[in-house]
Amino acid sequence: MTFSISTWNINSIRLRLPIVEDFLKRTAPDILCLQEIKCQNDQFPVDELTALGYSNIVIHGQKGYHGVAICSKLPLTEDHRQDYCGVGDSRHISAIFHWEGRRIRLHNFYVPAGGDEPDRETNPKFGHKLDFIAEMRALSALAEQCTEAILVGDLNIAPLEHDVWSHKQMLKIVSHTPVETEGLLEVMRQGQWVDLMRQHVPESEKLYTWWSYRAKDWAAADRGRRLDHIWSSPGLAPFLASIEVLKEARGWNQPSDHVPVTAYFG
DNA sequence: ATGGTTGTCATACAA
Repeated sequence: MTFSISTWNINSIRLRLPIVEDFLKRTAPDILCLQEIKCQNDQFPVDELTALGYSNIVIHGQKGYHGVAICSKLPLTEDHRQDYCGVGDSRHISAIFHWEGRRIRLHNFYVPAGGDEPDRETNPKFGHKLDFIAEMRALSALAEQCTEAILVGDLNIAPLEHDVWSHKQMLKIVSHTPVETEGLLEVMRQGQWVDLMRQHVPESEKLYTWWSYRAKDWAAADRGRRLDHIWSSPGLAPFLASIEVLKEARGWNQPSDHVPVTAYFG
């Protein structure tokens, strides 16, 4: 049986519930991971998503900012929330699901954006981001016995040269500075994570999941970045059938600045 | 070098 999982930074689930419903009707992933839901747990539209078949929902929300959730057609168990950097932000949630007799731990992350200035001395938000990814190094894809793992989310870092529209012009821009890109690659190496998007799309090809709201014409300029990611444990990687980045979602009515990314396994 | 946009919550702040 095939299985699919989507990740999408939705930038307010309450404002964008209509496009989430459209996406779920159209793509119908087995699991949807959301970031920046920007609501408290009791404000999440559980009934509307349940009506579309996503009756297994785990939420880690907070008032106004951040917040992550997993919405699934498959049962979710053993959900867990980790407070990275101990600052009380809702930026991580994980749960167990099963596919083809496999037990799979799914992690959904929203890594801090890091502010504008790539210097931890003058910009504490950049320091927080670096500390957050340093703490992520301890997360192994092989952490649990007899358990595969998938890690998705808005990691707010575009690690490779062709994950940004201009490598050279982005080297001092937060999301593509060497300390961030090397930090994220170190998280992958230490945890033995496989970058499934780049397993499917060669590193030599441009690949973006985010386009700024500030561009006059995002499509014409096409100055995107690959900030959203889907990783897996080595044992799941051979089952990846394809990856879809739904670029057209950036042009939908009242869009998020991120588009959904879906991995199909089979 | 600068400003450009969006969302939340109520006036800045985070992105």
